[in-house]
Amino acid sequence: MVRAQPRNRASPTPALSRLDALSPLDDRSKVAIVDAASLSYPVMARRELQTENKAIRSPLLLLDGWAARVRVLQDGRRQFISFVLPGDILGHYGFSSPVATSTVVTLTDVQVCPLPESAGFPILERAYSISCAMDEACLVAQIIRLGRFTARERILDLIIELYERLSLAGVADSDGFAFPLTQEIMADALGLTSVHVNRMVQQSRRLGELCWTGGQITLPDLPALRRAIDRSTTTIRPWSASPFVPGAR
Amino acid sequence: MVRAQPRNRASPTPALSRLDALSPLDDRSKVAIVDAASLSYPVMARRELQTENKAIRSPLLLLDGWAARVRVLQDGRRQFISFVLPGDILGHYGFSSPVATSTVVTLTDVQVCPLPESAGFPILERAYSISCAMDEACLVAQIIRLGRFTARERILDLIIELYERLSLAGVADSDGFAFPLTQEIMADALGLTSVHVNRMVQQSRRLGELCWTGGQITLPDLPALRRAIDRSTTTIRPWSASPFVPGAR
DNA sequence: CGCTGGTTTGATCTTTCTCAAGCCGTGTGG
DNA sequence: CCACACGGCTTGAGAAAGATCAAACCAGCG
Repeated sequence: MVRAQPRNRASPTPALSRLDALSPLDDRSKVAIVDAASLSYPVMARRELQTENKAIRSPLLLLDGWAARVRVLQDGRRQFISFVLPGDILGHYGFSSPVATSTVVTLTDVQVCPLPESAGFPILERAYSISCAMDEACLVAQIIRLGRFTARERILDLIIELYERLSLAGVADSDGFAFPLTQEIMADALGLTSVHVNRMVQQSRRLGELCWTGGQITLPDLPALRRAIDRSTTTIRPWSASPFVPGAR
Repeated sequence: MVRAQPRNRASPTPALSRLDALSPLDDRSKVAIVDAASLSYPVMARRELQTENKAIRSPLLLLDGWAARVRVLQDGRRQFISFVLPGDILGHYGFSSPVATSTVVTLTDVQVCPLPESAGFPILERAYSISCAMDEACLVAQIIRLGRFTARERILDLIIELYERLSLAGVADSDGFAFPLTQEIMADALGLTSVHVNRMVQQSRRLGELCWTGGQITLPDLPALRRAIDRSTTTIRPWSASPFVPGAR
C-alpha cells in the first residue's frame, strides 16, 4: 500500500535514535515511529502545545525543534521547568492524568506527531518508561542547579545537559550544536537575570570554556568542564560524602 | 488464621488515608496495605533507605516518620530534592529501573514496609500511578520555589506544601502539625543558608503568619498565606499570563 | 532606512552569604 | 545534683553574588 507522502514531513531519525539509545527497539517499534512521523505537522514558535490544567489532546512526539515546560506566576515571573528536545515525549504520564501538569510552549518552529500507542508493544512501552525516568532525572538535575550551583555552574551544567541530550538524538556533533535559546530564556530557566547570564557567559568565553555565537555552541574541552562542574550523577562517592557530614558549606 | 502480632507495629492509617484520597481504594487493596503494614519494621534517623546508583532492594511504603531525597556534591554542598512523608511510596518507578535515582535518608526514626505488589490490582496500580504523578508535581513545585521565589516565599510555600501533604495522610489537623525539620535542613532544601532561614522565619513569626516552636507548626491564616504566595497550580489564568508576555520581571 | 529582538555595558542597590560568637534546652556522666 | 557537651537556634558585622535600571549597540529584515 502506497501512502501519500506529505511534503515537508519531518524526519523520524532523532526520535528513533533517542528511543533506540534508551532501550533498543525492535523493527515493529521502529515502524510504528516511522509511521507516526509520517503524520507529523508543523507548529510555529511561541505556541502552546499543552496548557496547564487543560486536557491533553494526545501524547506527542517532538520530531524537530525545541519546546519547554514553563510556569508563569501572577506577577509575571517566569520559570522554565525543563526543555523538550527532538525525540522527546510529551504528555505521556503512565496511564493516569488526562490533564497536563504544566504548560508546554514551542521555543522554535517545531514538528510534532502523535505518539505511537504502546499498548501491546512491551518494547516500545519500555522505551517510553525509560524516557519518562530520564525526564525525572532532568527535573532533579534542575533542582540541584537552582539550589546549590553558582550562576556560572548553572549555565555550563545546563548547556552540557542539553548537549548530551541532543547527542542522544543524534543532532549534535562533537564540534558543536545548534542552540536556539536566548540569554533571557536561559535566565528564566536558571533563576537568574539575563544581564547576569550575559556577564557569566562572557566570562566563560574569555576563559575559553565556551564558544557561543550565532545560535551555535561549541565546548572546546568537555571533559574538563564536566570535571570542573559537579556533574557526577553517575559517580559513586565514599562514605565521607554522607548526606549528614557536618560542616558542609 | 491468626497472624502473630509484632509489638510496635506501625499503623497503616496514614498510607490508607493518603492512597485512598488519591484514588479510592477497594477492599482488596486496603487489605493488601494492612497486610503489608503488619510487616513493618523501624529504621533509625539518619540512615540511608536507598542509595543513589545502588540496586533498590524493594519498593517501600513509608508508614511513619519523615525521610528525604538528597544529593551531596563533592565539595559538601547538600541539596534536599524532596521530602518523603507518611503514606508516600519509595523506589517505585513504573516498571523500569532497578537502580535508585537518588539517595533517600531518614530524617526521623521511621517505620517502613515493603510496598504491596500492584500486578493484577488495577485499582492499586492506579493509586501508585497517581502517587507518582504527585511526586513529579512536587519536583516541579520545588523548581519554581528555587528558581523564582524569594527566601520568604520559599519557606512559606514549602511549609504549606508539607502541611497539605500531611493533611492528605491525615496526620495534620487544622490547628497545627508536627514538624521535625531543622532550619538547617530547610536551608538545604530551599537553596539558602540556615542563618538566612532563621531570619526569615523570625520575620514571619513577627508578622504572625507562622507559629513554629518545639517541632510544631501552626499557620494562623492559611488562606491568606496561600494568596500572598503564588500557590496557584490549580488556578486557570487568562491569556495575559502567556509565557511570552514581555516585561515579566 | 529604520524596526525589532537580542546582546552588551555601566552604575548602583539588595538579597543573601560568610564568619564568628553567644544562647538555650536536653541529656549524660561524675 | 552539677558540669558540661551537644545540637539547634539566634544575633551581629562585613562581604559577595546577583538584581535592577537605563542606555547603547548590533545584526537581520521588511
